[in-house]
Amino acid sequence: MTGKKVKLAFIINDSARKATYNRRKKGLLKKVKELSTLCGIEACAIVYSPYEHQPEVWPSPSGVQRVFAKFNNIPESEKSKKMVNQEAFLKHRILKSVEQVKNLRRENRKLEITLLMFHCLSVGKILHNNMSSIDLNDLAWLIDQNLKEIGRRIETLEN
Amino acid sequence: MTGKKVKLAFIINDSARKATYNRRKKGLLKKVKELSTLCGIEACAIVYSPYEHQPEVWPSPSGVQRVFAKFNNIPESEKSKKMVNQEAFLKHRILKSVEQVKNLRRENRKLEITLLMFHCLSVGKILHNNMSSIDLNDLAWLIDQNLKEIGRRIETLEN
DNA sequence: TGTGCTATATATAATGT
DNA sequence: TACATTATATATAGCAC
Repeated sequence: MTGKKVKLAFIINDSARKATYNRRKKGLLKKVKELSTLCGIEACAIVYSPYEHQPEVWPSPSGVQRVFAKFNNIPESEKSKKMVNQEAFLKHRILKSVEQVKNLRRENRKLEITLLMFHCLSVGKILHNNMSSIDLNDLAWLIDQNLKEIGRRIETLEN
Repeated sequence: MTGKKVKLAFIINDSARKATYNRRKKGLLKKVKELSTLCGIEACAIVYSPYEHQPEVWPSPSGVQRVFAKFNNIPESEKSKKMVNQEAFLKHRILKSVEQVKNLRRENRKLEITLLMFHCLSVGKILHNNMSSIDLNDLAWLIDQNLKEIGRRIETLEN
């Protein structure tokens, strides 16, 4: 009755997982068949599961063999090239992530420091003491600048 | 505007066929991925087309090799096993990095918000207390304390 | 050629039998 | 457990740009 939006993660409940497996496997194989028919191309799908001894495939096992043979017959050079490319791609992603982590760490550090200073200033109740030598207007201006900068940062983070 | 019911037969019109191919190929690969994720099983799809030199596959070429090897009952060669392992390793690293980035972002957001609150508190205090004067010596002492604490924190963060 | 849009068609999650 | 139902979610056909 629901068709509820489902989280894209491993379904822990055994019976629910199996039900989903059966439904989706059926749908998937149908889709492969349709794509192949509509566009006149070769395609295959292999699905393994603990529920069946043999893998589910589309089209027939021999058809799968044929399609896979084609895939597997890609000259070694091209295949390895593609793999190298994929590996390079993955490594690049890692590098990017690591860079991101570094930047966020730096950012965190700065924020912590500023926060710490503010915290100590507040806790120390420094504001209750004599301030004859500081211009209140200067202080207000400084704080105003900070507020603006923080506003910008939060906007950036939220996008 | 239509989503018209389509006849399950080869699409004669070239451009329409190609458009359908692109749409459905994308959908199909997504479905394979979802089935694999949701049910924790191995699955793969290979799609050939005259539009692309390389077949479209899910998961990666080495993943396809692995699933097909199972289907074909061919023991994996040491080489391909190694490749799969390396790929899994790289993907795991990416996953970890992405997780790290997420956590740091969350951390950043919290810090920013807390910082903002402190700023506001400070402004409030300044505006509500009569602070025409402050003792500079006290201020200097407090800041000195803060700097020491900050130094300790930085050391912690950098380790 | 590809992208975005929107009405429809299709897939499917939860439930009942 | 597998199958039917049905409310929702998702996929996608045709069109506009």
